[in-house]
Amino acid sequence: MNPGAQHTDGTAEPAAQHTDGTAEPAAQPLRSDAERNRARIIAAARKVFGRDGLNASMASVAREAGVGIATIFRRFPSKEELVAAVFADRMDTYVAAVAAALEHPDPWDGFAGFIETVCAMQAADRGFADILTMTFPAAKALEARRAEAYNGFLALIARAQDSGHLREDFTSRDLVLLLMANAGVVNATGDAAPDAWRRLVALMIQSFQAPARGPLPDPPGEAALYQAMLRASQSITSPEPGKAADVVKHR
Amino acid sequence: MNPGAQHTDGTAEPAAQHTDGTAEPAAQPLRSDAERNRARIIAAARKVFGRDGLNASMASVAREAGVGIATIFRRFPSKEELVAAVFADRMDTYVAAVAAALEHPDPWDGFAGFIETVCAMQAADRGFADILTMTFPAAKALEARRAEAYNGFLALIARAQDSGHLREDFTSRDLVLLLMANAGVVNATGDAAPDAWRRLVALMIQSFQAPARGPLPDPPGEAALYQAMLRASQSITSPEPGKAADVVKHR
DNA sequence: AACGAATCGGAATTCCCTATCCGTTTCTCG
DNA sequence: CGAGAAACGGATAGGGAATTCCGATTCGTT
Repeated sequence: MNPGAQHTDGTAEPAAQHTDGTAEPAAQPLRSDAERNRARIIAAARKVFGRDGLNASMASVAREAGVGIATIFRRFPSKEELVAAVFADRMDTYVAAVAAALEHPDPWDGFAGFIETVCAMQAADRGFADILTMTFPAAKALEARRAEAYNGFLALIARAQDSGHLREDFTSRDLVLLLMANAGVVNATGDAAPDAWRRLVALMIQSFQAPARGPLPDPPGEAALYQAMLRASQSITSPEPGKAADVVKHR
Repeated sequence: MNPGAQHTDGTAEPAAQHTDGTAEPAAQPLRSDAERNRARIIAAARKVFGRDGLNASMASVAREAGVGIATIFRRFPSKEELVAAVFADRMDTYVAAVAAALEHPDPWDGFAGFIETVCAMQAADRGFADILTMTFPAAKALEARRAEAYNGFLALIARAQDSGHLREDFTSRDLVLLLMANAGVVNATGDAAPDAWRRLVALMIQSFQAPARGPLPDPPGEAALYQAMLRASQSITSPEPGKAADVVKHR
């Protein structure tokens, strides 16, 4: 029978190439055809997840890539691993966006521009919208990047608040809230109203502007939000028993 | 075999009892046990959908009601019909909320209070949150009520704008946007951060306040939003092929 | 060219969901 | 009480999704 040497690599195949030092084992190089298929799969998944969200089936990714389903699972042990591999570079872009925003000469414009950029990324890529509102225990690589972006965002907030343009009671958790809200709009409107999110985001940014027009209820705690995102991720892999399914009910 | 006299009634069984004049055929009264089960099913569905959202399975509703799955389908031809029957009264509450808001002595407080009330309803009932952001071609009863509420809301907007407290560029479509956004937050946070939505809503209301802090992108068209809501509803009944599934991915 | 390991990919397998079937049980009316 | 219609509910279609199996291919090295 089979020497059982399947499902070995996972995400990192070629030499690790993250901007940071998070290098991975970098197993032996793949056979040429395998490497080619791996690239095709990632490209197909990027397209399919971007269009349909993370609930797109592995079968549809395989179809798009022109490979068999088993080929995907041979390279990526689970859907979650594939998702992690696919969105690694989007997370890089995300991190880069924070850095760029910090460079912006105007603290407020940098802040507001960043928020618009991220929400635009959500609108352009449903999969990314899902990613930002959930957390898988597995994809540590994505989490690391998310944390990196989060820290940068904290600096962005501080700078904007110091300049007096961002309301004092704004907290980083408000970004999470906005991302969840925007994901809701993006998922609900979809192609029917591709720009609807812009209005929501514009409204939110105006309300972030100082001076505050009034007090706000307390923001949710970091821990609670993390838990919420973790919970959400459960539905990517399994169609939850009896309960509601899917991650975000796209279309 | 069976005289094939199954699946007959649907939603309206006992005499129609809507506050308006929307009476329905009102078929012959059900047998006592059937009537009892019908009530149990509605109650169970209200509980289950409220807790898990519309993606909750019919099986879980049957379990909660203590009846067989077939019993549910005998009374309600499809899941959609059950949903319509269950949320009929929530829609009544919704309509009543608009009316109450119009009664409020202060135009702005009435407006803001209504928005908070509706969002609170979404937070308290995941099923209702789903309902407000989708539309089934079938459930005409729900649609009629929604339209009724919508008209009332238009008056509420006009009144608030006339009073000078609501920004001039606010449109009824902004409510839809907010409902979608709030649904996103409610679904994403769930029990982990049950009050997170309050902060989002407070921020949004502040940005609705006049004077506008700046111009906004155009709102999506009515038609586009309707299409989006229609599309969303598809996923309640069928686990969409290849695409994303579920309506809102609760869990 | 030749051979073995690495890859393929289509066919299961397992699970969940909506909806239907059909033999059995329960009402209700005479 | 005794049909017989109405209602029950467990079992079963029919379909989708993730993941695994395994016989058939292909690559790379000798």
